[in-house]
Amino acid sequence: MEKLKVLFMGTPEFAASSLQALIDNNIDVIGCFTNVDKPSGRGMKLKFSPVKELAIKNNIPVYQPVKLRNNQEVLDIIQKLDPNLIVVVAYGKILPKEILEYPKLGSINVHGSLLPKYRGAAPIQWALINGEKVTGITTMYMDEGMDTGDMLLKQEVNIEDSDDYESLYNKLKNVGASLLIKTLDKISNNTAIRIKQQDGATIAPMITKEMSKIDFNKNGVEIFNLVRGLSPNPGCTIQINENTKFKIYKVQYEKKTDIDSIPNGKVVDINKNNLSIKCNDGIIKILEIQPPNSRKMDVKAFLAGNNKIDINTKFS
RNA sequence: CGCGGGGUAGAGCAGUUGGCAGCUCGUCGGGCUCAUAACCCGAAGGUCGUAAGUUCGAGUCUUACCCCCGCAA
Repeated sequence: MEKLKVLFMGTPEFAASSLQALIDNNIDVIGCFTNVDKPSGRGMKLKFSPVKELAIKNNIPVYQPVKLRNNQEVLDIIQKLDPNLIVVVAYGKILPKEILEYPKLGSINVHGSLLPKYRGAAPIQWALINGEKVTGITTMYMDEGMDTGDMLLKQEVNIEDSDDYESLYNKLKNVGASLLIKTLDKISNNTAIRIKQQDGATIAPMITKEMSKIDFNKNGVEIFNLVRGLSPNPGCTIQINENTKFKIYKVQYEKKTDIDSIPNGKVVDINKNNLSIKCNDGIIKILEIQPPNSRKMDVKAFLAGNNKIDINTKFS
């Protein structure tokens, strides 16, 4: 049984959960790479990443190289730390071959999908957007491709209708952390098995802003899934005009065939506790909404003071 | 000093030229109904973000500060 000396690389909360698991399991984390501090939040103040916060709290040295490729300094750091395993979780950078191949036991990654499906940046969101019923976590050895390396362990996670990006993210980050520990056990026991990725790969590209606008010409189920996949971040939008956009965080849909004469995007029903909008094959009921310059609220609260939307409103 | 919006009853909002503090919902009490997320009558609930200034008079105008939100990442 080989004692692990882990160099951890990761940035957001998803990665911090895995790092926390390493710490809780007394695994020797000799250093942390995390993405450079970026201005964020109101006022564009520099903010530490969740991984950086956690590493500092646990006296783990933090490194934040701007670029990894052809960077001798980074190689020097890695040689000095001399890890026998690199663990990467949502780091935000592509690692060059010379880094991946440095540790004797290899470099492994925790990915938020059942590979080879949903390779890439936004597997959790796309699983929801596509209406999957099951997704999961895959741990794998990394190679130079994007999420193409040999797989180690997989664990399925069911997607409920009530799940949105936030809830599924939280489920997966916990599963990811525990599956990482199981994977490390196997690696240190030398019982890890490499599984080649089969055919059927799909890509989950980054979420862009254009995607967030709801198209009422689509079917209810598609809109429902898009809202779930993008909620609460970045959120979906509906708009009356350029200046009046509403963010939508939660909807229901209902198939209806007897209202085809109503144009898509038009309000079908509005009263003190319901707001329904026509979509291609039925209606979308808005449940959580955020008016311009206001906060997210329950649709009932919104409708109590609403003076922007009425029965004649049509969303573009 | 990155850009912008906002703070008024428990919630969501309106408040015109500076002139009695309002609306919808909720809450509480009563009524009506076979029945309700329905309807009718009534009541409670406010330091208008904080402080200073202008004014006979400030929710409203001026200044400073606090807090919240969007963009952006």
